[in-house]
Amino acid sequence: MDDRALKKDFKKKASQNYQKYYAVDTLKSLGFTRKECKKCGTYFWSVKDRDICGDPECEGGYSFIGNSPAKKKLDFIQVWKEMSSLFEKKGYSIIKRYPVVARWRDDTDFVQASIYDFQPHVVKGVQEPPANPLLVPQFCVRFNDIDNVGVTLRHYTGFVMIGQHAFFPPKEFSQDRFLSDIYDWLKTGLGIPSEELIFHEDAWAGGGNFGPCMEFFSRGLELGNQVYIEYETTPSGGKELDLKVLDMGAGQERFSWFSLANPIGYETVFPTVCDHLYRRTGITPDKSFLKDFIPYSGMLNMDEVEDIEKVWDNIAKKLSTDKENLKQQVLPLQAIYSIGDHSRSLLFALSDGALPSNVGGGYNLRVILRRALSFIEEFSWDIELQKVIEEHAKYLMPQYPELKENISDICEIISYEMEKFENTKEKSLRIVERLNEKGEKLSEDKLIELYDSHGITPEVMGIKSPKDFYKRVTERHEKKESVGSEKEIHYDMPDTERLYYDGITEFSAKVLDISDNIAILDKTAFYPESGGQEGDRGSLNDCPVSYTQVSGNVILHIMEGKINFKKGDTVKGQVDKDRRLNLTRHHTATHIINGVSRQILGNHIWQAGAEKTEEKARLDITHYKLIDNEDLFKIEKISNEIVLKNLPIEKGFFPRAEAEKKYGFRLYQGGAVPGKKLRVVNVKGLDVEACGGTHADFTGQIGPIKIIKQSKIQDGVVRLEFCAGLKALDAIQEESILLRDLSDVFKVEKDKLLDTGKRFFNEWKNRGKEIERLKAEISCLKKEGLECNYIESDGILFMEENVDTSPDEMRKIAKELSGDNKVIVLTNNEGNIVVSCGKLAIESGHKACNVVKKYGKGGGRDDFAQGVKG
RNA sequence: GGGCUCGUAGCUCAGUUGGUAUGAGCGCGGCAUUCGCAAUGCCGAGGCCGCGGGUUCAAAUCCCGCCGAGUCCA
Repeated sequence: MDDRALKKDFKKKASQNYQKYYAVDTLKSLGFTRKECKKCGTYFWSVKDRDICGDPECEGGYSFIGNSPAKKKLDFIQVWKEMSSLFEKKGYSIIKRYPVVARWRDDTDFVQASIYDFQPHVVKGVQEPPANPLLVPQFCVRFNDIDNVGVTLRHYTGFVMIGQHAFFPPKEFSQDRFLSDIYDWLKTGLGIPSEELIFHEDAWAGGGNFGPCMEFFSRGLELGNQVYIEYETTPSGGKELDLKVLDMGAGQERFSWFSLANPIGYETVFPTVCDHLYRRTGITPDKSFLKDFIPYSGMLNMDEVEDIEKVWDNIAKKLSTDKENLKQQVLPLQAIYSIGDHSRSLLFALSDGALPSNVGGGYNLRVILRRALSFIEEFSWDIELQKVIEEHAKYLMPQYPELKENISDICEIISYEMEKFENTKEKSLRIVERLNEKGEKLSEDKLIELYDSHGITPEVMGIKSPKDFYKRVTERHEKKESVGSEKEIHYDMPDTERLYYDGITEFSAKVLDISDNIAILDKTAFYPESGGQEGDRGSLNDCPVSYTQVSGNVILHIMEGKINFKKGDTVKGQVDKDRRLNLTRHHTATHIINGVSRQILGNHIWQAGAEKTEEKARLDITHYKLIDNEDLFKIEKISNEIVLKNLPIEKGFFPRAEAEKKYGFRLYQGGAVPGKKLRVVNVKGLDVEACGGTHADFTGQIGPIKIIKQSKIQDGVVRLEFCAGLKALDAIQEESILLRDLSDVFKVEKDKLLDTGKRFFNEWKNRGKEIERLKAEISCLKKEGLECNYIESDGILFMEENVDTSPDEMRKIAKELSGDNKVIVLTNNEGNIVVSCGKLAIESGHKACNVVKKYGKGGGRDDFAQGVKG
């Protein structure tokens, strides 16, 4: 059963047995009674007597605009202020938002709902929540209906989902408490009279779990949904979870929109930005027009509409106006609000370290940035996107003070992206121009290729999009899913005790198991491959260990050759110290380079991947362009200064919540880290990361750091490769050797190499030209020597000569000799043939490509051919 | 993560079914014209056809790999 069917099924079951599944006592005590919707059959609770459930579908849209039942008038920021203080009084902890870039997850790029913060580990119960219960103002982004933003007047790419969350075992989990808390917010916080509230019985299912939920409505608007994740899907049905989870998410935007009842939600969400944009554009919305338009705005949902022009017509008719007039009113506003929304999402995403890109989640950011820029261009507005972003940050200060920290960084990234966009647009224009010049008709396939490969829409070409154009584009991208995830073997063994953090490289341990060539011990000092650091090598009782890996918490020693011990024996372990030392130095160097890069390049620098081998280290960082040489040298220099300062490196295990609180999400450089406790590696004053690797105790122990190369591995990710310790010296010496050998070759001192190289290159080029010139001269001379050797037949002059020279020169001689009535055949001792035929010769049947075939293999054109003797 | 397009002169690009790079425009240098400049005309310099393999008598062109740029989809 899929989630949808499961949800439907459970909704029915829950409503049949509603006393068990919903907070009935609370609802009753608040004066609510249960009813069944006449239209959709859903059971709902309300104070007033009514027979329709309050869903916009059943209610026929919403009816709070200009007349909100909420007595409190709260703007966007006030909503959070009031709500957080109310919940704090009720015993909830107020926590900071998580970054919108979901680095702790590998299944998604961005946070799309507040519960994402706690998935998967907290929800699964393997990790403590940061607080319990809690309230979080989580900024989320969703890119699935970008086209609707601005025009339907209610869609956003970014929004704040206020999450009310709790994680309790079944006995302590109280729906009644959670429901009455949110009720209190609606009633006293927003001042909505209870008669104006409706609670729906509903169900939710997803990710192998399901549970009942209560949606709450007022005046036909869904204000939020309180989900109780209580069961696990099993073949025999629902099994109660050990940890029940409260997932209530409600849009902060929606609360303020509802409270202020402004027809334009965007004005309540980012008032100062709207004002700014109205001023810059000179456009102000006609409120009375909008009030009439808004009930129909939802019809302009691009996802659901077949022929958008028809919809415009229909709405125009209903408003007793014509389509063009309607569009003239609506389209500029769509542009303004889209710019407002997109810039806000960009502010959060870029501030949290995401970068526009052509791959991955970054592409969504590029799309909204370009969409915003295109609107500005379309209307020739004098709007600076960076300024808009600053306005957002200013407005959001009380709630998110962190946003102002990275503004200058963000502006630079935006400028760089704008430049890229300009280049792309120019390129597109050139392609279009060229195609127009050619004047050939463009097939539909060509149009699709133009869009797919160059981003050129038919509209740009001045052509209307063919029917199902975008559908065909999508089809082009459909492909079968690649399968084949490696199945990890599970070892049913006790966790291996890890000795490597204590600096031990020699130890005794008991052998718990040997299977194939894998030895498992009760404890070990061998570091298993993880966190990008390669596994250790060494020996157990003099039997070589070729590698070390980890499965779950069991460390696997991969043995090479014969094993001279058995299960139950006590063995002596010896780690390859030199190898370990190099790995350790490279790992610590990686943290230093990471920290210094962030210092030099900006806060958008995050680790995007890393690998540490014995020979070198590799760190991929998020950066929007290749690092210029000056900065690269600076990074190298400051990293070495950090080494010389001999800073202490503190390592220790901390409860996750404590570590997060103290160091923030910067901890998660290496991506998702499971477990309740985190090992924190703190290079004092530079860089703090959650990391399981081996590290030096002081930075001075790792020796010099030498950056070997950088490369851009994808748009937005730069790879740095470097060495530390003696390996760095090796790298430096290698370059010295190269220079020495090079000076030997040129027979000059190192400092003259550059000039000499340039001189040699120029001379080499000049000699090439001189040779060309001489060859031409020789060809000319040879031609003169040959000129009397023609045999005449029917007015055509034939010549066949062996000129022992290169094919290249033969071509030149043939060219020199050629004439209208001449057939020239040149051969050399290697068997190459060149044939040239003049115009008259061709007319009388002597075609070069045929002539050459008489001698052997070859071909060419009528007037010129080449080949080889057969 | 996957698909597609593109890498030829300093720049923007042509380059046929594989067969001599007549390459074009802009830019650059020289000369002519002018008191000088602009404009114009003539002449000229400027190419490892992204890199590495393969197929072929022959590769800028076809095939494979790599590097780089761009774009679309998830």
